[in-house]
Amino acid sequence: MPSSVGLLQAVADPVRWTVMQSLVDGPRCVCTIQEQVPVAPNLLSYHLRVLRDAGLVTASRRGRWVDYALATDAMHRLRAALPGDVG
Amino acid sequence: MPSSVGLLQAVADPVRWTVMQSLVDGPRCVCTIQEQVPVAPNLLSYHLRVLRDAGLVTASRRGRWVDYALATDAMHRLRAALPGDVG
DNA sequence: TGACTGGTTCAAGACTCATTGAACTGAGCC
DNA sequence: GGCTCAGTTCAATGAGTCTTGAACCAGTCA
Repeated sequence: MPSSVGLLQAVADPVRWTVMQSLVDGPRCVCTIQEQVPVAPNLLSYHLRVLRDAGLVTASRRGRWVDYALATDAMHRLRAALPGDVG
Repeated sequence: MPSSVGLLQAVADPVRWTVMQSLVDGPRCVCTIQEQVPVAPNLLSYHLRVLRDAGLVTASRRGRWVDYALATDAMHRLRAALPGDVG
């Protein structure tokens, strides 16, 4: 359970911000995310791990593929992490 | 006019997050901010400049002192900078 | 089994950015 | 003018983080 600043740091990166943006519409396979975020596979995996460690996304294997989805309350927690918001 | 990611990067730092938090209650002199953010004066000045460059705060000299205040719409722009929020 | 695809992990290099210390500006006061 | 106070700017260091390349795991299919 990262701090408010930790949460914001996780999303304050071009790659990770775009990943989050594409997950807003629903869960996506890594290969689908990669179409919208043109970076090396291992680099994308690194950034996904940062988001996972922050508790903002969750991963689940589906056969050969891995689906990522926004964690429940991810958006609410992000909004609450901004300065000026209570709690 | 920084991008969404740029805005979030500006606030995704412990010092700058605390500064923003203390400015929510109203404008403050640098010396007052320093009481809540115990860092070296020049370091605080550096972080204030980052916030200024991001357009999140504004500075105005009052005699020997400098007052900082949240920019108008700073909070709204921050919320809009989160992924998942429209434009 | 072997080969292939989809993702991850690891170690190392490149780079950004926070931090430090010293020098500087601007305003008020003697 | 000279001094002090409040902040800023500058150059240089150091720590952290992004990126890269290679090696590795899991699952499918022949």
